[in-house]
Amino acid sequence: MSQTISLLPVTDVTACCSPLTRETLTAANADDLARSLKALADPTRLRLISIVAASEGQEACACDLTEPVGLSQPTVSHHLKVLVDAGFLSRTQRGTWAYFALVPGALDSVARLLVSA
Amino acid sequence: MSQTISLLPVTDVTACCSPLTRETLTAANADDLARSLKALADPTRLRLISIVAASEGQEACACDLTEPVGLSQPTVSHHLKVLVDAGFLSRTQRGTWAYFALVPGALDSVARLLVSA
DNA sequence: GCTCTATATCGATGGATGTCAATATCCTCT
DNA sequence: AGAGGATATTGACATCCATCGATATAGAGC
Repeated sequence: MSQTISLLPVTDVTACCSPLTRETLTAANADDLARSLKALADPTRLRLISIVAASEGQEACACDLTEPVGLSQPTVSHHLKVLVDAGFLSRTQRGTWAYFALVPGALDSVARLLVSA
Repeated sequence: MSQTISLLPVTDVTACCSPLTRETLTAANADDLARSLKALADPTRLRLISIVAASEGQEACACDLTEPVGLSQPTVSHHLKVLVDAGFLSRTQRGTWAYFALVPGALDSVARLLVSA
């Protein structure tokens, strides 16, 4: 299951195929990997991940993420959603606040696809 | 030198900073890394890298790259230029033909920035 | 229930990007 | 020099995307 759905947790993408440099990527695999990389390929989203990663328990409240990146609240909310949809962050609601945490291994698994060894 | 120029070989980007999850990225570092990832975040470019990597000596002629990806010659030429400018591929002219090769360590160094360990 | 605060969604907008056809450039060979 | 083939560049176009202000939703506490 879960092969041609367009919404693609990173863990599924990375389970699919050998590293980029080992054998030729199929069009479908290239599409999936590109989608994961696209989610990362934005300076604001990289900073958000970086801030979350540096926080206690690799988890941060959305309320603490808007100010450091210097963008509007809707924009930050949008970026967080992109990262959650891509499988890099998880979202937990606690009371009024939303907490975002690193999904363990998500970054590593996409990194593993890029590496040659 | 070479800190605020906008054209950014990957090797410079990756020399700059510790992994994404170790400490908070500055806006400038996030920008550089995002630019490298953007160059990778396209299915056609991933396939081109993959094909080059699977070729003899990790090098391929442009003439052999147009057909497999199924796009027009100008489009493929454009994608190759993006990858060369980003530092993932190198270009060598031999006679009428242009050969593209993997830049050793380029993919690895960007992967290393994503990984936590 | 009402208010206040936190977060998400909507709609619009400007800028970036992938693609192609047409054309230019460059190299080789006769 | 001229012709032919390989690659790059140009210009146009459609689509995607980051961003914002305005608004909706949802939870907490009175």
